[in-house]
Amino acid sequence: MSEAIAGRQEEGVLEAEGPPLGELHAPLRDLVVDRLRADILSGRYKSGERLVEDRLAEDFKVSRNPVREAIRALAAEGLVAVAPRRGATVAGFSTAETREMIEVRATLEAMNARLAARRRDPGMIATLMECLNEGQRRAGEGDPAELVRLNAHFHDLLAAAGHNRILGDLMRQLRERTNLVFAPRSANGAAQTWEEHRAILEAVIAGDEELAALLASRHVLQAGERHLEAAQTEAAAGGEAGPTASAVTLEAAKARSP
Amino acid sequence: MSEAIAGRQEEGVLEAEGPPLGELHAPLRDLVVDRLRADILSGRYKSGERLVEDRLAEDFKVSRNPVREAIRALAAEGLVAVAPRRGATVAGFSTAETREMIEVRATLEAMNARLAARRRDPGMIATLMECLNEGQRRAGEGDPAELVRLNAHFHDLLAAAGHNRILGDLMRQLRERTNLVFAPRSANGAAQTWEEHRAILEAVIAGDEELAALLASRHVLQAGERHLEAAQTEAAAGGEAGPTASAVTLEAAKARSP
DNA sequence: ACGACCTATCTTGTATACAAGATTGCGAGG
DNA sequence: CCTCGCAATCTTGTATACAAGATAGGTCGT
Repeated sequence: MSEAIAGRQEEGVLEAEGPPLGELHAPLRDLVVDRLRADILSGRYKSGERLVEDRLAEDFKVSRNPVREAIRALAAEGLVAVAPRRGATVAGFSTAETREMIEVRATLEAMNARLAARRRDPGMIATLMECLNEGQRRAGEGDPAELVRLNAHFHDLLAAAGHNRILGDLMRQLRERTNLVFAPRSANGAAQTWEEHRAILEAVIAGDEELAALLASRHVLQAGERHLEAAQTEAAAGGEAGPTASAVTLEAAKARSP
Repeated sequence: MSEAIAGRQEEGVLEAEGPPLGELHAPLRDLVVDRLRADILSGRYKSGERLVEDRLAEDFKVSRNPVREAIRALAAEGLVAVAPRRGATVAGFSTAETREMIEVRATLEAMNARLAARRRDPGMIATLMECLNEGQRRAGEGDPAELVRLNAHFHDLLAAAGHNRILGDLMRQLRERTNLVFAPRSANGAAQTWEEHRAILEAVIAGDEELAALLASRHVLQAGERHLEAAQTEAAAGGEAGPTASAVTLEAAKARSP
């Protein structure tokens, strides 16, 4: 991510390269945010676990203030839930909320794929191809953390190819939240995931907006179905839960999203 | 919003009515958030204006801490921009960002209208009718603040009718951000706005998902066009700016969104 | 033994204090 | 007259302290 900045400049005034440079050394709060987010997404903290300010402050060797602000920032991202005067916990989502998130994500990913197919930015497409190859190669190995990272990277690149930063931000937020839900079973179907990525990218390259949108939408919905199915059978094995919404739940969405 | 809670209960154990009751008396931070957001959306603070923690703390007669957290919360909503060690300012959006926000909002509103039309929740529809009548009545009078409030209310109700809270939250955030951009010219075309609201609601009542989505999308895009046109002629009058993107910019989006 | 109340403890909410980065204006030197 | 540099000031970042709300465990009464 960081480019060489120091090199000699031929021009008289050295132009401000990249960010205003003061933004580089981050406040403690941001470091805590990044660390906490990573810990949550990696599953180091489980859903529902309490996040006590004092304990985190001690862990990170900082005062409570940066920790507090970090927690609030993550709450805004939807990764932690805070109850007034009762503290924060790692967010957990009901089946209904999970379904809602997936439907919205499907719609947004479809929109973005459409935009990307419309633009066909050659640079982004080249970068996406690289990521795709890397992903398909690693899909067999099965290092979960690395696969999650590559998946995130692919989706980030696709978002960049859509050239709508507002949309990209929303998609990233929703992706992190769904990843949090999926975390227990994250390595599920990596090969199929990357096959779908390939198909989406091909449609983008072909400039086929309709197809790109359709495939992107299905990509999200199918991942959601895989999760909900697994969660249901898992629940049935444990507590013999009633026939809750599952694969069927999302079918209606498929028909309309792109 | 606050219901009567004290009344005698016939049941042996008084059931927790509504929220856990401890959530009622809000922390100072939340009060500051609400106040600041209202002040920003009402135009009391203009775009780009600095938000100095000390000054706000003194204004509100609280310490800097709640103010800090409030500013960060509003930053997460996209209403203020913070630069590290340089403080916060009321957010301002470029033409490109505004266009992006409008396109995303159009997509989400379309999705929500589709969901609402699918559900046809009788209760919500009745409430929406009330709001619609009130809105059309007031559209002629032209009290800008009241119209903004009613518009927000209508969209909130429509979101509730869609029964997807994740979607509703995102729509509210985007609506507030666009309202911030539109603020200077907010009273623009109130009559047409409420005519569009009426058409959307009719499509929802008829259960016509396609039409509801189409109309909702257009509703957002047309409001965006009105704004961009006004902004452009305004800019041309002042600084004779080049022919920037405007009405044309959003046309491509119209063809595909629903 | 069971339940209600009361207290000890933990945790969050708010305030204040201090350190360090950013900005601005003035003065010295060219 | 302009520019460079320094310093005074303003503002944010972080830490610490204290107040008040929530929780849990024990004790007393029945």
